[in-house]
Amino acid sequence: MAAVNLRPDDDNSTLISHFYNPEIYTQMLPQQGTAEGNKPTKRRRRRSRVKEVASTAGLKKRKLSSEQVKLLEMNFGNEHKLETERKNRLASELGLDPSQVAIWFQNRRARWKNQKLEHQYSILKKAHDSAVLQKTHLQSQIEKLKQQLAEAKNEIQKLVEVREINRRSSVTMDDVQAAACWGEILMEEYEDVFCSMQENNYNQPVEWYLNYNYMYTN
Amino acid sequence: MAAVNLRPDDDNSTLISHFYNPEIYTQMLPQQGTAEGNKPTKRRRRRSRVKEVASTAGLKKRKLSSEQVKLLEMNFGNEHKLETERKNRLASELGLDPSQVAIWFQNRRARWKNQKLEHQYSILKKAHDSAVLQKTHLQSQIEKLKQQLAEAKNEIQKLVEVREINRRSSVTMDDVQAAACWGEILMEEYEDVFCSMQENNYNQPVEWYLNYNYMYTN
DNA sequence: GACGGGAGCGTAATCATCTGA
DNA sequence: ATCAGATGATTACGCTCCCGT
Repeated sequence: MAAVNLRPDDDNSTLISHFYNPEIYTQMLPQQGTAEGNKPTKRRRRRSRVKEVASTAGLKKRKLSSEQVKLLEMNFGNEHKLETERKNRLASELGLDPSQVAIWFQNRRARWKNQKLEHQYSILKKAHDSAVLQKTHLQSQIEKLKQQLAEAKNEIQKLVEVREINRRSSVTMDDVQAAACWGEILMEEYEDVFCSMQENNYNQPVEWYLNYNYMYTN
Repeated sequence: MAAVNLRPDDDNSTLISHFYNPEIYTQMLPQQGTAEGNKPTKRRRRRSRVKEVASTAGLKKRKLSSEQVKLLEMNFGNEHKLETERKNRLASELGLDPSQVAIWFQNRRARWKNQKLEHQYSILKKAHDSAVLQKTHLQSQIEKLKQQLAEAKNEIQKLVEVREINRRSSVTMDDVQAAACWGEILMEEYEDVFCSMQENNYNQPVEWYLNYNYMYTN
């Protein structure tokens, strides 16, 4: 807001002539003092009647003082629209023609549009840059996750393979117990046989074998 | 850049009201009296007044004809800068003062800047929207990957736990083979004992046991 | 009530001036 | 002098209000 209005000249002394004098409008020839006899300027464009056009205009631009601009700017900050009431009040406060105030507001609005656009652009630009950066971050994050996932799947693959191998060629506790039982059963049976032997007094191993085989297959 | 040059007057009689952009300004909607300190229905239409306003002078603002503008526009399309040569040539061709041509070019450049900014803005806007969309896609992709990763880790956890359990309370092939060997060894030893029995003609199981224990612990 | 038109504001586009580099 | 940028002023047109016929 304030940054836009930097006026080097100010009203403090130089051109305050038009301050409370609307009549000044019809005169005021602000053209630069470069008279005709000024610099020869070498070739190019001899001085033509450039001033002629300007002079016909008669009323040219009178710059508003910084005081006036400040007040106008404050009012503009409040409300960009301008009702007749406010316009007239401002005009009398500033010593300006109401139409000038209206024009000022019109121009201010028009220029405010561009400023706004510029501002919006910078904001959007910042947001976009940020978004792009975030995108790269997300992208790398995705890469990382993908790698982790690949590793995990590899791990799973290995574990599953091992499990399959064990499941096929290995044995569970039951199997071992069965195997262990087998030993015990053997012993028990042997013991039974021995008991029988003791009771029946077998002397020939052949007979024991026969007996054992009978018991087992039964 | 013919599209840019739409002048409401002259040859172009079509409506130009489309150019109004309501987004920038809140268009003065038909509502009246909704403002805060708005006038209490103070109908501002006073008496019809004589139109003596602002007839500051006979200054007519010479507007350039569409012909002139067209030529200027063509030249501007070629080159935004204006060398003195070209300026003078154009001025004489158009029947204008060279300074007018220069001014026209200056204003045209300024206008072009804003148009360019507007264009850039729309482009940037599009790019940003796209980036935001991509971001959401990447984000959801990340979510998916994270979930997959979590599932994979969970799977690994389960597999590892099972493996640990099996490792602790289960047995490998070696164990089973050992157990199986145990049975065979038993058999072999028994057979040996029987052979011994046969050879030595043991009749008492006690003796056999003694013999067996001796063989085993040896 | 409907209709024509002026007053007055708004926007967009222009033209022009001034200032500073 | 030229240019860019800020700014004043004009022109042209759209709207709404409000009044007089």
